[in-house]
Amino acid sequence: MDLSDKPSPDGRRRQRKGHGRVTLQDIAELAGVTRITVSRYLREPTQVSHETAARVQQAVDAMGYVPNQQAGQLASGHSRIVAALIPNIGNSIFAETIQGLSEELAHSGYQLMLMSNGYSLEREVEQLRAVMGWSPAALIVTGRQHLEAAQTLLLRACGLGTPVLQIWDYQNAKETPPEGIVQVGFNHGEVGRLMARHFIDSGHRELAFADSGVLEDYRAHERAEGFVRAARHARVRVRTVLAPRGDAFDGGRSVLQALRRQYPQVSAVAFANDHLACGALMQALEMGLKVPDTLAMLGFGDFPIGRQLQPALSTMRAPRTEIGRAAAEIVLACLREGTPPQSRWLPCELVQRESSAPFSN
Amino acid sequence: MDLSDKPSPDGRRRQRKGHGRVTLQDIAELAGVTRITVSRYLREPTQVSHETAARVQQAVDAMGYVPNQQAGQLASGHSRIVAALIPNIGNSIFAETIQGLSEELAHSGYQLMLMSNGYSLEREVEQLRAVMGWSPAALIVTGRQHLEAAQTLLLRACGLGTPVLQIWDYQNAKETPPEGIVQVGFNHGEVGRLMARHFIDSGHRELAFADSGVLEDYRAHERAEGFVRAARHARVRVRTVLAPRGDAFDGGRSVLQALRRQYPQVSAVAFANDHLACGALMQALEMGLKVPDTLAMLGFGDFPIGRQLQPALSTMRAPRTEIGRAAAEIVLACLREGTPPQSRWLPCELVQRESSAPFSN
DNA sequence: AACAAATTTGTTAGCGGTAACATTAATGCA
DNA sequence: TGCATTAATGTTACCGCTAACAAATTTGTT
Repeated sequence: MDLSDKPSPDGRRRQRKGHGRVTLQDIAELAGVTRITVSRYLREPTQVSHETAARVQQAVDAMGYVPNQQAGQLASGHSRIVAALIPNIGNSIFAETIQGLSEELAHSGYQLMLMSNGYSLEREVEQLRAVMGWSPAALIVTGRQHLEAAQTLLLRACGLGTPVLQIWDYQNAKETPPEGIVQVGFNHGEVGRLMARHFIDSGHRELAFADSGVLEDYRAHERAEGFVRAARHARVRVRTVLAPRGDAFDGGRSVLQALRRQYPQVSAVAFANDHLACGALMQALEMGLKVPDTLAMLGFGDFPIGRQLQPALSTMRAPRTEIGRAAAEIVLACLREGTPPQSRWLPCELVQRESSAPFSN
Repeated sequence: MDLSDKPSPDGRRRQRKGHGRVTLQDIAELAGVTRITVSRYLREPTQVSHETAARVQQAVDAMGYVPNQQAGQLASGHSRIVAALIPNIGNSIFAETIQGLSEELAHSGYQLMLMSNGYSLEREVEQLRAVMGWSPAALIVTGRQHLEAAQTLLLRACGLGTPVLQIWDYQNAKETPPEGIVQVGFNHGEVGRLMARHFIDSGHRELAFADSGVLEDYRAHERAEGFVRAARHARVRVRTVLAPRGDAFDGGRSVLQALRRQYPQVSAVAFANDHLACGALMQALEMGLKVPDTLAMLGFGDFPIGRQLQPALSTMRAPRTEIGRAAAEIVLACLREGTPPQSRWLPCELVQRESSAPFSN
C-alpha cells in the first residue's frame, strides 16, 4: 500500500523492480496456498475445494487482485484479443458494425483491438503486421481485397489456427476465399444487380449509378459494376457518374446536378450510399424535380435520415450491426468450441419507400 | 507448417509446446548473435554495430519475425495499449472521436483497445476492471461521472503513473477533478448557457430545451441545466421537454409536436443534439411552422445533415474529432516525455445558420 | 481391510522477451 | 606504451503466469 520505490539494499542480487501491482503470489500467501491453486481457482473454480475457493476469493477481494493478462497469455499461449481492421471508424456504416462487435464481445473475456486504415491497403499491411505481434485470438478485416503482403500475413495467421474473418463482403462459391478465411456479409455485385432490377422491373429504361468518390472503396464500385452489368443484360441504357470526394451530402448534391446536366433523360438513379442519395434527393427537391416521377432514387445502407425526408428514400438495407454481431458470434464459437469458422451470408434487402415508388402516372 | 500436435516422446523432460512462431532465439541463431543483441537492435538500433544490424535485419526479414508483445511487455513492465471506454461507438459523436484517436495513434506503436458500455456506469466498472488486467499505458474514459468503484480504479491507475483522461468533459478550476486525472473537452453547463444566451440576445423571451431521452447521458442534461439556469438568470421563461428514447430523428419529431401542444408560446427551442433538432426541424416544416420566425431552433454537435436542411440548422459545433486527436496527443506526449498529462479545453462554438437567425420581422 | 479411482494440491520448468550488470574489443590520449 | 574511456556484445535473472507432471488426500468398491 505504501509507495516506497527505492529498492532496499539488502537483497544484493540482480533485482527487477516489480511494478507494485498485486500478483498471484500475494494472493496465494494471504490465502495460505500456492500460486497454481489461485490460478486454478480463477480459471476453473470447480477444480478447487469449497473452503479453498472461499479463502482465495476473500484474498482476491481484499487485495483487489486483477490478473496480469500479458503474463497469463504468454504462459498459456492463448491471447484474448480480437483484432479488427476497419477502413474508417467515423463512417457510420462501420461504426455500427464495431458497436455490434463490441456488444457481443462484451462479457466474453475477449478484448477488442481496433485499427482504422482510412481505406489504405498499404496501411492495412502495416497494421496487420503490428497486430500480429499480439497474436490475436481472431482477426477481423474489412473486405476480401488485400495487398499480397497482407494476404500472406492473413494466411499465416490462418495456418496457426487463428480464425480470420473478412467482413462486409461475401463471394460466390466458385470464387471462394483462400483456405480457412471466412466471410461475413453480402455480395456487392449482387446488390448492385438487385438495385438495377428494382428500377427495371418498375419500367425504367434509362438508368444511372452514382458511385462513391472514395476510389479505394472497391465494394462501392462492385455495386456499381453489378448495377451496370444487370442493366446491360436487360438491354437498358445505363450511365455512371462519380461523386466528388468529401462531404457525402454535398457530393450527392453535386452529382445530381451533374447527372441532370449530362444525362437529363435518365429516369432512375441509384447511389453508392444513403448519404449521397439524401444529398441528391434534397438537391432534386430544391431544383423542383419531381421524385420519383421525373427521377426515381435508390440509396444504399438504410441510414436513419433517409426515412425522414419527403419523399422518403428507398434504399437497400445493409446489415450494419448484424455483421458485427455475427462476426463476434463466429469468433466466439470458434474459440470456445474449437470448431473451424464458418462464413455467413447476411443479405441486403430492398426497402421500398417513396423515392422509387413504381410508376403510378 | 505441418499441424502434427502430438509431442514426440524423445524429449523426456517437461516440454512446453511453443506456438510455432518465430522467436528472438531463432533470429539470434540465424544472425550469429545472442537474443539480447537482436532485442537491442529492434529497440535501439544505434546501440548495435552496422554489420550486426545488417545481419540481424536480414534474419528478421528472412524469417518474417514479429516480436511477441505480451512477452516484451511482461518483461519490460511497459504496455503499449491505450484503452478507451466509450458510451456508444455507433453514435456518430463518439465514432469520430475514436477515429481521431485511432488516426493519431496510428504510427505510434501503441494499440487502441476499445470498449463500449452503452452509457451504463455499472458496465464501465466491469470494463475498467477487465482492462486493468492489461495494465494499459493510458486510460481514456468518457465523462467525469463514475461509480465509486470506477473512481477507485481510475485513481489507482493514476497512482501507478498511468495517464488517465476523461474526455468530452471539462470542469472549472474550483471543481477540479481528482488528483492526476485530466480532462479533454468542454463544460456542458457552459455550453447550455451559451445556447440560451444566443436566444436571449436575439430577443426571445419564451425558451425551451429538448433534452435527450438517454437518461444516462448526464452531459446532455448538464447542457439542459445550464440552459435553464441562464434563462432564469436573465428572467426569461424557460421550459424543458424530454425526447423519447429510440431513433433520434423520430424523437425530435415527437418532441416538437409535444412542445407545440404544451407550450405554444415558446419562440425558441434548443436541442440536446443535432439529430433531435433535425427531426424536429423537419417536423416543423411539415407542420407549416415558420422557422425561425415562429420558432427558432438550435442544435448541438454540428452533424453534417444540419447544414443540408432548409432552413439550415444553427448549432453548437462540438470538437468531435479534435477530442480524439487531442487525447492521443496528450497520451503520447506523456508516455514519450514522461511529463504529467495536462487537461485541454476544446471549446464549442456557435454556428449560426438560418434556423436561429435573429428576428428580422 | 486393501487397493483402485477420483479429488485436491503442489513442484518444476518453462512462455519470449528485457533489465541490470559484466565482459570484451576498439579507441583516445598523455 | 599503458591505462582510462567508450562501444559492442554477452550473462544471468528475472517479469507473472500456466502446462505438464507428481504427490498427497479422500472416496469408493468388493
